[in-house]
Amino acid sequence: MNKNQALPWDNPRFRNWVAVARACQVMGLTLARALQGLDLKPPHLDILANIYRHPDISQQELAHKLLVGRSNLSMLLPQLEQRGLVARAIDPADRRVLRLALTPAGRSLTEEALAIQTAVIERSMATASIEECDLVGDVMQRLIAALTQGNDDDGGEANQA
Amino acid sequence: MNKNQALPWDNPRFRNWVAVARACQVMGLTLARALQGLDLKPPHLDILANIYRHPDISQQELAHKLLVGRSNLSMLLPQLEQRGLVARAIDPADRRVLRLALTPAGRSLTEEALAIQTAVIERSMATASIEECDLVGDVMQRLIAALTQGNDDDGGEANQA
DNA sequence: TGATTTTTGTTCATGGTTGTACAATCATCT
DNA sequence: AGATGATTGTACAACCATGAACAAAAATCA
Repeated sequence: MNKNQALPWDNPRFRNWVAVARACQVMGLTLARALQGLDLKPPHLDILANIYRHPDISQQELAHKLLVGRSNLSMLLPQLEQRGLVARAIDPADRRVLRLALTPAGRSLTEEALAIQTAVIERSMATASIEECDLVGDVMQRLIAALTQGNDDDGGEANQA
Repeated sequence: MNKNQALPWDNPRFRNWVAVARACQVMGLTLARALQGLDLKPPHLDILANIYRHPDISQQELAHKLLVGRSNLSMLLPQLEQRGLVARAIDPADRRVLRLALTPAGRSLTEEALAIQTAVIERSMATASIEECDLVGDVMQRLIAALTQGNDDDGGEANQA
């Protein structure tokens, strides 16, 4: 009954998506190794980079952007706070929310880490032209749109791997 | 000193890679939800699909392909074995290695799960032409090659997200 | 053969992530 | 105002994944 059945790997979209997933995996491992000199892990950089781009963001909004649960940030942020990288301040307008900002040390470390990540990405994508990169990004954006519209949550805006 | 410094997000390769990473993330979440009816999680499907493609693979080889540690499989495989999906047999030629195979139930469930995954992928990549998909896959293959050659481990061959 | 080293899989302790239940604050409605 | 419900962040328990230490088997070599 499945002797003459086409394998998923014969499907072009399936086969190429497998390559995408694998690329993400090795990029994640490479980035983790590249960051360990700064005593940072990819989730930490995810957080720092988003606060860098969006100062005074709330934990809720940050969790939404990063596509993780609120409890995750409740575990991670106190660590970054005690390292003197992130400052959390109660929003006077709504005393439930904590607004996040980078300390000078946090900003400096984030810039270092982003430089490392950019270098890794540029090295690994060096053989692809800008046009090819843009096409890849465009396909991915459409993929994200297709997956997030049909399902539950609306679009977040995660930034890191 | 960093007032007129270019942000990483202005870098085309960086910006487009962020889209790739995010696409992987939402795809992973979508796949997890699509599989929960079969009581499978993405790591389980990773394992089953690889045994499906490479019968009589050893745990060591499987861990290498999946880019995970051996201990990971030592934790997961007994579960799949007790569910009657996977059979582990000692290799007579080398009694250290356990060769993995799918039971009929395992093969059937794997085909079901792969059909679900293929459907999710096809739906999400529907707006991309085959040529675009192939180009994306090609860029990813080169990225993997660039990252795996310079670093330690040689090329694995993971298959799932 | 006997000793040493390598390989394969397991066990265990550790850390990371998630979902659930909860306290505090705010919004809404009567 | 007062009651009800919704939202934000936290605490905790459960689950997953990882790396190091370990036992069994095999390969290497004297």
